[in-house]
Amino acid sequence: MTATVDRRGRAAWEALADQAEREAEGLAQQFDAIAPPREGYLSQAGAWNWSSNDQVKEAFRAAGIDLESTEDDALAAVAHPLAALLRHYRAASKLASTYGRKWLKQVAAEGRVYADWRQLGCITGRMSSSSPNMQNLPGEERYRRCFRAPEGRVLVKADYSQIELRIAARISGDKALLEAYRTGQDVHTLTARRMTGKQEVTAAERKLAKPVNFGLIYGLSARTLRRKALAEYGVSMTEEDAQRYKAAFFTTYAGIDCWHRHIRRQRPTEVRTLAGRRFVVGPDDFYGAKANYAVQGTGGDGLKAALALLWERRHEVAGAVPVLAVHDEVVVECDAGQAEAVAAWLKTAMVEAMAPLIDPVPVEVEVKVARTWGGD
DNA sequence: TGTAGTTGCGCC
DNA sequence: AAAGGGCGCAACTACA
Repeated sequence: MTATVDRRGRAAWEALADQAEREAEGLAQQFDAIAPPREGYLSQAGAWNWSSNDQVKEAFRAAGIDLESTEDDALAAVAHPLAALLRHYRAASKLASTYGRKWLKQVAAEGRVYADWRQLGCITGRMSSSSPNMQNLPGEERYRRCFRAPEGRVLVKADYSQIELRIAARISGDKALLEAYRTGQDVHTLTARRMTGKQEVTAAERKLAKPVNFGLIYGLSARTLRRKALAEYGVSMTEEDAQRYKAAFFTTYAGIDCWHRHIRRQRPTEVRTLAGRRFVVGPDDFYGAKANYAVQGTGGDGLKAALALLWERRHEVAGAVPVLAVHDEVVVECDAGQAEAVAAWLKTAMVEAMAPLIDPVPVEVEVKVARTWGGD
C-alpha cells in the first residue's frame, strides 16, 4: 500500500510545517513573557524549556500550582493562563516535530510513501504501520489534502460507521443497542437522551455522548470520564454528574453491564474475537481490556477479510489498488473514469467481509470519491 | 556520544 | 487498589 504526496502535496505540507513551527515559537515567547522568573537565570527569554516536563512542573510550582502530572487532561483542569498557553504550545509543537519538514524525508522521490506495514503489529490483531506511521497522521483536512491521487486518478475512501459500537452490540447482545441498529436509530443521540432525560438533545449533548459510548464500553471510570469530557470537549461536570451519566448508560444498555460483570466474575484466561481468533490474557487483567480486545480484534478481523476480498476480486476493477488502511477505513486509488464502479466494489467487499461477523447487526460503510484524502 | 526508559500525544 | 484499549514517534532524562 502506498499513498502519494506529489509536488503540490509536498509544498502544502511544507507550508503547514513552517506555520506550526512559527506558532510554537510564538507561543514559547508568550510563555517567557508571563512565566515566573527561573531561578539562576537573569533574562526571561528562553529561560524555560517548555518541552521539559520537569521544567513545566517547576514553572507551575513557582506560579503557585502543583501539578501531579503535566498531561493534557490535567492541564485542562487548571484555571491559569499558563496552562492554556502550554496546551496550545503542545499542539503546535507536536505538529512541528512529528509532522514537520522532517516527515517529508520518508516520501520517495517520485512522490510515493512506502511505509512498513505489519500484518499483526497489534496484540489485538490489527495492523500497525511505521516509517512513517500512516495510521496516526493529523486528521485535519489541511493535512490530509497533502495526500493526492496522481493525474487522472482519484481516491475512493470508505469507512465503517460506528463499527466498534456495532461489534459491542453483537458481542454483548444488548437489547437496546441491537434494537437501535435494527431500526436505524442514531446511537449517540439515543445515549444523549438517556443521559439528559430529554427527548430533544442539542448537538453539544450528542457530541458528549460519543466519548461516553466509546469509553464506558471499555470500563472508563467516572473520574476519567469527567477528565476526558473537560479535556476533549471542554465540558465540565462534577464527579457526581459523571457517576450519574455512567449509571444512566448502564441502565439503558443493561446488556453491556451484564457482559462486563460476566468478564469480571468469570476471570477468563482467553478472549476470542467474533471470527474465532483467540488470544491469551491473564485472569486478573482489567475487564475493560478484555472487552476491548474482543471488539478491536473483531474489527481487525473484518477489515482484513475485506482487504482479502479486494485481492480476490481485483480482476473486476483492473488498475484499482488499495493505498491505505486505517483500522476502519480503506482508501483505494483508481482511474477517475472507474470511480463509481470502484466505489461499489469497495463498499461491497467491506460489507460482505464484516457482516457475517456481527449478524444481525447491520454494517454501514460510507464511501467518498475525491482527488485527495482530505476529500476535495 | 550513544542507548534505554519515560512521558506525552497524534490516530483509530 | 484501580484501571478504557491498541499503536509509533519525538523530546527529554539518566547513565555508561
